Amino acid sequence: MGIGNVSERRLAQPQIGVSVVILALGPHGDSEASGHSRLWLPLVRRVKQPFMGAWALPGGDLRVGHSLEESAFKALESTTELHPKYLEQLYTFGDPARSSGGLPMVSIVYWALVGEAETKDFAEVDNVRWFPADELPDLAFDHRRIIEYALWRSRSKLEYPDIATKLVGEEFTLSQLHDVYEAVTGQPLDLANFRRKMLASGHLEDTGRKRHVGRSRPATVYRYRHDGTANEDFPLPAVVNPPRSAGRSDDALSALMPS
Amino acid sequence: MGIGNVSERRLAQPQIGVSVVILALGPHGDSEASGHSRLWLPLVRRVKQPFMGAWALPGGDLRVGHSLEESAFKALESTTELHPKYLEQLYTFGDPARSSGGLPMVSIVYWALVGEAETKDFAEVDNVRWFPADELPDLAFDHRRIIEYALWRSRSKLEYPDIATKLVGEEFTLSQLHDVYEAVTGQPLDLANFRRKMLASGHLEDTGRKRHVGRSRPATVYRYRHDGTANEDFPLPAVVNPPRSAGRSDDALSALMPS
DNA sequence: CCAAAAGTGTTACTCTTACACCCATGT
DNA sequence: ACATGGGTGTAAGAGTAACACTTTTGG
Repeated sequence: MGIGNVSERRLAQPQIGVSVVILALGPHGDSEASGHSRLWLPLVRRVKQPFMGAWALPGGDLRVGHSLEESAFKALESTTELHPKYLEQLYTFGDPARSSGGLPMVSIVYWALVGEAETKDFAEVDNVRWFPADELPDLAFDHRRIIEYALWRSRSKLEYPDIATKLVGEEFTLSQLHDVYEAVTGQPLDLANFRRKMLASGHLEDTGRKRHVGRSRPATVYRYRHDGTANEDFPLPAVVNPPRSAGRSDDALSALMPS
Repeated sequence: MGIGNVSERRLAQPQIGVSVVILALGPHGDSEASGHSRLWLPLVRRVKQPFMGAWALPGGDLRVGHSLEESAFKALESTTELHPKYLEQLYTFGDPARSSGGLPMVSIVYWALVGEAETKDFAEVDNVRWFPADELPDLAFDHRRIIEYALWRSRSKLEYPDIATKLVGEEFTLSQLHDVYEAVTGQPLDLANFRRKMLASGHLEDTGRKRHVGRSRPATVYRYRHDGTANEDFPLPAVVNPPRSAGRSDDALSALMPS
């Protein structure tokens, strides 16, 4: 098989890219602190046809010589400057109809979580704006459906308790964790039973410290125990808590590479 | 952006292909009817470098103008002549290290189930041979890991009861269904409790007929009720019972196309 | 009558749910 | 002292697991 053949086959193939649905916890109302939270996600405004001017998921090209996760991480970083604590493959979309008008496109979509601290209060910068997950604008391509799938996946994965941890931060009170669960599922959840179930799971560790909020009794601060009894999930590549050393983005990326 | 640019970007991208892990129920022992079953899967012998001569998952190129599911279905059909009743996307693998020695390769892997009737008693034809899922030979690339993931996925999806149905056929007795569960999980399962749980689920419908096997009491024959209360799975494209009209393969494919 | 598989009953136990209640703290 | 969230108690009910038991068939 000559080089010419290989080139021809490659030319016959669709373009490949990566996109990322990133979720973060944010305030509920535009009005003010209503106590409860909901999920927000950042979208970028397209600067090319098709769908120029419309909102779309952050994404980019596949980087040759890098894993898919690295490509997704890099794409996300270069468009939004976010460094997710959790990044997992969601699905690959490749229907010819999805790129209405454009070139055929296969998108490998990742799903990410960032803590509230990362989000810099949801202000719009450049062409990136945060939207509440239940009040999305019109979106380019099939991105609305992709987001709905990501939200569904986040709900079904919530039973693995470390997922909630990624949204709430390293240390948290049981009320905060409870708040995350309600934000993700959209359902009210009995706090008393939630507390018992979480503590019984053995995954929470008391830090010894307490946290005050208002004029009320201080709450115990917990930490998630990453150790021990491996979870029941299959070990596929996923970015979990990349140790970011002092902000340089290449460091964050290199931390993702095996070996 | 001129055409030249587009070509260049495409050339920088890895090759894309589809692969399929197909599972079927088969006999347990080489010796003979030991009553119980286990999972089998077909592999094809590679006729190209790298890994020439090694066993690998069936697969093929992406077909332009066709959906990913269609490409997977076609690839499977042309290599093994199987027509899965269930075909669902599993995962996309794209690590540069996986194509050791070859060109960089992104594989969109699908996961399929076929009934025992489809398999023509597991005889080796051409370069296709069936292997028990727990006695695999050495495999090309990272295909062993991919199969392990598919097996894990089949176990975790078994709670959706229609999965078992795809392996056992349209109509079945509760013992047969029980046998599938034990084959997939590898665990023994109390038949009495299994029976009650299945019947209580409301998904099984009595056909009114009975089936005799040996010198024993005849068993009620059930059918899976596909109707009604939508399952809790997210509706992504998946091939479910493509109505094959009299064997011509193009018909099977066209049945997969939307609208 | 007997073996073998189909199918039912029963009991103990765990897990879930709903909700009443007490506790510690800042104002 | 009292409002506010933090945290515990408890009892009813659903679901699970283990295993003894009865039923229907062919030989």
